[in-house]
Amino acid sequence: MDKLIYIADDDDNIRNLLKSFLERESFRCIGFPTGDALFEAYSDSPCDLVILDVMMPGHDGFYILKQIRKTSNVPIIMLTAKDSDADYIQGLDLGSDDYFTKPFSPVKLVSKVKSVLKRQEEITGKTSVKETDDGLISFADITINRKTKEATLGGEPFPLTPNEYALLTYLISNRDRAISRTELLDKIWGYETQVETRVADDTVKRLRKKISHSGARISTIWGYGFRLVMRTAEDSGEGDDSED
Amino acid sequence: MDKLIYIADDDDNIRNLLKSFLERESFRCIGFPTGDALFEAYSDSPCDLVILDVMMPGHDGFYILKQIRKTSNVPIIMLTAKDSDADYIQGLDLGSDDYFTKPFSPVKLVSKVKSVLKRQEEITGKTSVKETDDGLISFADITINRKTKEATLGGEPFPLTPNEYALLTYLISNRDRAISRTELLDKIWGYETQVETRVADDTVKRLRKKISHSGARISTIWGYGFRLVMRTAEDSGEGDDSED
DNA sequence: TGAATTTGGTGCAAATATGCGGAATTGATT
DNA sequence: AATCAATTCCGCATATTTGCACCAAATTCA
Repeated sequence: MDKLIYIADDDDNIRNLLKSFLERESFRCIGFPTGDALFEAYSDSPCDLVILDVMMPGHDGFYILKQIRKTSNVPIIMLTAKDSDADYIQGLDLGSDDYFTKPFSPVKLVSKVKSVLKRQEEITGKTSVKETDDGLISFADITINRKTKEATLGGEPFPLTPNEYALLTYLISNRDRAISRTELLDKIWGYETQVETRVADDTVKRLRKKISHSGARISTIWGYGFRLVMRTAEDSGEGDDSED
Repeated sequence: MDKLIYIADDDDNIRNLLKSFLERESFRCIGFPTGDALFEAYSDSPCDLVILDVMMPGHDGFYILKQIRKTSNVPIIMLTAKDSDADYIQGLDLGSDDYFTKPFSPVKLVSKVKSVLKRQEEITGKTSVKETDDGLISFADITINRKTKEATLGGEPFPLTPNEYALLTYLISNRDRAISRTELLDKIWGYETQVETRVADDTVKRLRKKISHSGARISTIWGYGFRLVMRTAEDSGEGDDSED
């Protein structure tokens, strides 16, 4: 298998228990004491499956679930302490793939993880980028409608020029990796060979300005290209203070 | 190269034209008169790249594309006779890597095939070392994400320059053997560089400094080259006392 | 031990990459 | 023709990386 799993639970014992069981099955696991920490890590580099405890310091598991679902269809398994929570999960369709009520059998959880991942693999093939039937894709508070070729930021219309639209769409569809300048030139401008031009930088520049107030940010991979990432608290605090 | 390419087009002339051009560049090609035949062959034994005509007897290229995408991310290049189809491809983003409108230049198609395959290789990486689906490879407490081109040390971001990144990636991928200076120059600086032999030492030197606090160490093979090894207790005790 | 060779460390300067503002160009519309 | 928006080009400031010179340290071999 060799999949990456993020686990959020404030109980060290449970985290370690899960880790040891999952790692025995050759999953790679990273544990987080809070859902917020997990979400931050996920925003930076997504994983293949998420295990979320409901009751945690900071935001609870339901909140984190919703946050992740804004941008991703990664399988999520919830852990609850109370049966009432389980009812809640079932009642509201929050988009979790399964839930377990504590205390649970680690063996069962592992087999659930396996089956969920297998199903996921069958469906998506391999990509983790979320795209709905309507042709909608989104990242952070930005949504792009492929059919109407329009974008929204936080629900509001978000005007983009054709090049900006193409660039943003490409970045969002490939959120999980860095994209080189040559690839951008190839995909968006259609240049065959490596022409020495900086048009890509120009569009990145303008797009950056436009999304400066959004939850997304275009990070520079020095000597290579760019990558779309979530904007963190530090981002806004440090260099980039834009007010217009 | 030695990559396998499947081509589906009901026009024998085009198939053979493509085959001859691609085989001249030492690709292996298999042609199919219909998309269904190609899909059947692909299901049985996948190839490295697919070229699909849109208009074909039986199911059309779009349908085959979707079929293949259900299970695979293999690069796919579409051939269309009409501009309207091209628009359609662009609009719907069905997951093809590129499209050509007939008539097209075989030379351009070949160069496109090359660049697509190169990119694919870049992303997937090509190591004999265990690698996860996410493109993560690791050694000691260092992890390299080939997709995002970023590294972490003990979970923390670990900034590397392009050369350092390339070197470290190469060392990790070839952890099981010593690597000569000439090999490093070949693989990282390229064959045709007219630089001093010592430039490799320069990057090794800088990388050593950066990983001095990690569980890894670059050992010198005197008169030959280098090799990445685990740092042992003696290592820290003897020469390397790092304090900062 | 001592000379020759190879490797490691410091510092600097050249080369390269990036970001940004503004000018020039293109293209569509009036 | 004039205007406007979008895109590209240009040049500069800045930041980063990289190659190289020079010398010290280590290794080999006689």
